[in-house]
Amino acid sequence: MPELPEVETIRQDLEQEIAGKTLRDLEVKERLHLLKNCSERELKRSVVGQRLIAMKRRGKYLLFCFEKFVVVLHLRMSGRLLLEPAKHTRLILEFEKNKTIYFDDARRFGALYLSSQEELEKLPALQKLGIEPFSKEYSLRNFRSRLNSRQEIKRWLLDQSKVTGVGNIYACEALFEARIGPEREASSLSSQESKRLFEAVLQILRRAIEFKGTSIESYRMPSGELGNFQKNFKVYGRLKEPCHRCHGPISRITQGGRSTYFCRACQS
DNA sequence: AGTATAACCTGTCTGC
DNA sequence: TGCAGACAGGTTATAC
Repeated sequence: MPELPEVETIRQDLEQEIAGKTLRDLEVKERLHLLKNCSERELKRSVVGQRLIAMKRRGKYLLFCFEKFVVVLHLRMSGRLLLEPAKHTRLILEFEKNKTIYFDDARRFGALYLSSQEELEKLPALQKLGIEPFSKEYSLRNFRSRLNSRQEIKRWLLDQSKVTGVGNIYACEALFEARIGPEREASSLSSQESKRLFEAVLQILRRAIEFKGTSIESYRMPSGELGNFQKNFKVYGRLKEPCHRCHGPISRITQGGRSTYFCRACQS
């Protein structure tokens, strides 16, 4: 469910809540699916009693940076971090001063990795990630160099090893903004088109963060507040509704098993 | 090596 | 009301 703007919003929210606080205890309720590279014992031994230095983010991964160790969490499709327990609580982080964070994840796709501070860069999950939007790596030059691919451009945008953080919603919205058809081969983009897409991705992500992400169904901030970017959708979920540019109907196709929404008239 | 497909799970909605 | 089928903000083993 969450893409970069949602994860970034959660990061900001959690930073306010727990940065600087010491972890008193933790409880894992879904070891089998959730813990990818450590046992519950290892996890507890590493971070219980430690102070949370900072909340960071890499792509769609949340990084709980403790003094010596980092807890790397991916929310996948249905993961949420809440200040109250919910129906599918899989992990409980109990900080001092009664600040408790509940990881709720109906579909159990969520993934947690434990890493030492020094070895964080070597974590395979993070190593595979491509250019980070808003970082200095995100340059037109780097963006273009990775477009050398025969993938359809929509699938290319979803490929986290190219650019990281874009998911199904923002891929559709960015392609509309850049007026590029989703089925175009990535390597076929002209220099004008690649520049438009490069800028559209940043613009869409930036605006979505300003609106605190998109709440269609289950996503919410830890505080329980909803995101508001869904009010700005130009194409996503708008099958047969009128295009904001040309008033023609929005189309839907399937690419790699995911729905793509776009305007046939405006995007080519 | 790069790319497409199936699989991982549960919940919700639509149509018969 | 019940039930089958489609679909959902994502990634990853597996198979070409």
